[in-house]
Order: sequence, then structure tokens, then C-alpha cells
Amino acid sequence: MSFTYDYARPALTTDCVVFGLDEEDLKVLLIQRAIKPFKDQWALPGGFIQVGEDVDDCARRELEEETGLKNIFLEQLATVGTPKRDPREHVVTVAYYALVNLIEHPPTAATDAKHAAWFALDDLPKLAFDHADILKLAHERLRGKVRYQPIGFELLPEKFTLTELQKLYELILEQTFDKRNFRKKVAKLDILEETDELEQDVARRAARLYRFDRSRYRVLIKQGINFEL
Amino acid sequence: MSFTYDYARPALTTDCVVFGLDEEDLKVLLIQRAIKPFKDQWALPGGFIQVGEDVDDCARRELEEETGLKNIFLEQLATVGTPKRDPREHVVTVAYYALVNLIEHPPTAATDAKHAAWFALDDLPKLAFDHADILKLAHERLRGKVRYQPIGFELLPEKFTLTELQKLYELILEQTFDKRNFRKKVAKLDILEETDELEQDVARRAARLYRFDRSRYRVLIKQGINFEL
DNA sequence: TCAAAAGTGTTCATCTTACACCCATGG
DNA sequence: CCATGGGTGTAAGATGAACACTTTTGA
Repeated sequence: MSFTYDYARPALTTDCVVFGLDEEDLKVLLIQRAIKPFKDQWALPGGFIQVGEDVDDCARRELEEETGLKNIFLEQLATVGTPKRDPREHVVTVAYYALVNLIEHPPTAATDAKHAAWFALDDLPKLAFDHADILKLAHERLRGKVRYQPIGFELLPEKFTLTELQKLYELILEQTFDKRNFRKKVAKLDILEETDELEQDVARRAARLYRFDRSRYRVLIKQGINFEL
Repeated sequence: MSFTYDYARPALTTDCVVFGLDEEDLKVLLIQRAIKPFKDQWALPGGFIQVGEDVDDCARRELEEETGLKNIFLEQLATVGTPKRDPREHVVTVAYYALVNLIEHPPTAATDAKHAAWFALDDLPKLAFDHADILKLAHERLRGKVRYQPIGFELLPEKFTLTELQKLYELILEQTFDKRNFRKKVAKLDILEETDELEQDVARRAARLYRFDRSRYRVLIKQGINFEL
């Protein structure tokens, strides 16, 4: 079966930069390509858009097919359509970035033939196509966005300690914060709900667990409050 | 001549939301469609991407062909690919927004058969396709972006008064500012160059003209300074 | 001489930053 | 009992917001 058009069309794909957080690193989920071009090289998960499929849906579908991830935070990043970025033909890709927490989404999530694995941002393999550029763009967006929207919570488990939250921001923004000042700012945002639970199995005083309060967040957004750290 | 592919492909277009500023309004440049669908309705300038053409180049080309505008500030906004947004078939569009100053780019800029005209944001005609949604998105982006990047200058002539600058921000952000505080903030940004020229032909004390200092701006950006008003 | 907008400082409240010690826990 | 990170307050400086009058000019 084939499809014929009066004018030539570029191919259309989606690609997704999935960020995850573990104890000490910000990581990215990559897949190893099973087919040419760039066979066996690491690449961003993604694939071709189907006619009749919404672009966002395509990104979610490809992500689930190739990595098993679903129901995660996913947001459009940019569209890149430089003619030579794919050696086969002109391929325009709509890039997305996603945030997951590594504890609830373990590394061995691939469901098809390809491998999927997490890589620390400062220890990446050589990437296929222009995916290194897209990844860099995604990292910049994450750094920018995290300052005025509390999307960082997407990288944490449901309940987390304030120190974990602080480490997250330090990793993304590549700077350190004073513990007392950080806690003051977070408290003032008024989007954390204190639970009555403590950390488990730690060889020291256990820290209190907090939960991100989405409904409170929505109220504050409507009132026009901003979340800069 | 025709083109055949193994899999169906959505069509790919670019559309552009062009903002312009005159004395009292923020305006948008629209074209009147010469062909079906939505014949004679107003729409965003844009058109189909050619194979081998960079997506950004396509946006610039279509803009020049349909409105005569070139060498203006243009930035990608988002890609929308809802299947039913075009009644003919699945069309994915990469939306852009552009900023020009109306004085240097007069309203009658169309070079092909269609009309092009400026409309105040609060007095828009019914738009073709989902262009009203795209326009709304662009306006939100402009409001957001103007707060931390001095792109507002793209809407002003080369030399402008501080009052004009303030009016611009008030129009985009839909709020008013205190004249003294506004001037203090702008002065602290240190990106304006004072000229030795004054306004001409005004029936009152003439205001001093200033110029945006791009080189100074680039230096400040590298130092990581932010431009919030 | 009037109308219209230009231009200009100070005060008070708020926010930001820098900084150090005791506490609770498990090993 | 010790090592480890948890948790907490204050003071000084910087920043942001509110506010009104004199000046210049052309009509």
C-alpha cells in the first residue's frame, strides 16, 4: 500500500527527552536503535506520526511503546526541521520533554526489541541524528521552567523530604542553596502539605515527608503568584 | 507530478502571529483567504513547508510572500496537530510569532492577491481554522516573554521615548505602572542609550529619545542578569 | 496663560542574604 | 557515644511600592 500527494512532504516524527532523578544525578532515558540509520547508536525515544493522530498523542504513544512509560508529565519543547538532520530524507521532528521519578519508573522499562537505559547528563554516549542538540535544548528549558513553575515535583516520588527537594533544584540549576533560606522560600510558596510520616531505614534522625499539593497550586496560579526560587 | 510514500503523511504548514504596535493598540496582522476552505475569512499568514526547506525559513518565506514583511523578529511558538483542525485533511502547523513596529511597516504590505490588514487584539474578526486559539497562545507567550527578555523593543521604532516604552509594557501586560518606578527599573537594566535628540512636532514639552543598546544587552545576558519589570 | 505631558526623590515596608548551633537517631 | 544529617532564627542590607510637584513647550 502506498500514499500519493501532489506535492512532496517532509516526514514528521516526535522525539522525547525524558528526565529522571536518582540519588545523585539528573538522568536521561535513551534507547538503542535497532535499525539504520545510526543502528546500535543511542537516541531519544520517538517515531513517526500517524495521519489522524494528534501530535501530543504520538509522543505519548511512542514513549510507551519504546520505554513502557505512561501517564507522565510531558510538554512540547520545539520543532526542528533542518533539512539534513536525517540522512535519509527531510524529517521534521516535534521534540518533547518529560519528567518522571526514577524510583517509580525503573530503568529496564523497554517493551520492544531495543534497549532503554538511563544516562547521567554529564556522562552521555554519542547520540544519533541531532539528538544531542535537542537534549541540550531540553535541559535549558528545564532549567528555565523550574524557576517559575513547580514542575520539579514531577521528578520526585509522591512523598519526599525537603532535603530531596533542595537537591533536585541544586542538580537542575547547578547551584547550591542555603538550607534555611531554601526552606523559608518553599514554606512561603505554600504548596507543600506536611504528612505525619518520616523517612524509613535511615541511620540518622529521620526527616519528615512532604507532599506536593496540586489543588493548592492551582488556586495560587489563578491568583497570579509566582514560584521563583 | 506527484509524490508517493509507503505511509500516509500529514501535511505540514507554518503560521505566523505578527504583533504590531501603534499609538494606542497592540495589533495583529491578518490576511484574507483567497481560496477554500474558509475563503474570504481572515487568517494568520502561513503556508505549506517545502521539502528541503528549514521550518524557520518557511515561516519567513510565507510571511514575506503574503505580507511583504522581512528581517523581523520571529520565534517559534508551538506546533499544533489536532487531526480535525483543517477540514480537508490532517494538517500539522508550526506556529510562530513575530514582532514589528507599525510605523516602519505600514498596513498595506500585501504583495499577492490577498488582502493583509492590522486588527486590534480586542476587535478581531472571526478567524479561519483554529487560528483564534493560536493567536491566544501567542498573546500569552508574548506576555510571559516580555517579562524576562527585552523583546518589547522589537515593537518600537529605533528611537523612542520612555513614555512610549512604558505604554508598550502596559498594553502587553494589561496593567499600569508608576512613571517614576518604571523609569528607575529601566535605568537599572542599563540597556538604553540616551540620544541627544528630542521628539518632534508635539504641542508640549518634547521628550528625550532613547535607543535600545543590543551589544550592552548581550553582555548583560551572558552575565546572567534578568529583566523583570 | 493654559493645557499637556516631561521629568525627578524620599520614605516605609518587604524581601533577600549570610550565617551556626543543638537535636534526634541508628549503628 | 559518635557520626550523620535534621531542623531552626536573627540581623543587616537590598529591593520594591507608594506617592506629588515643578518644568517645558506650543497653541
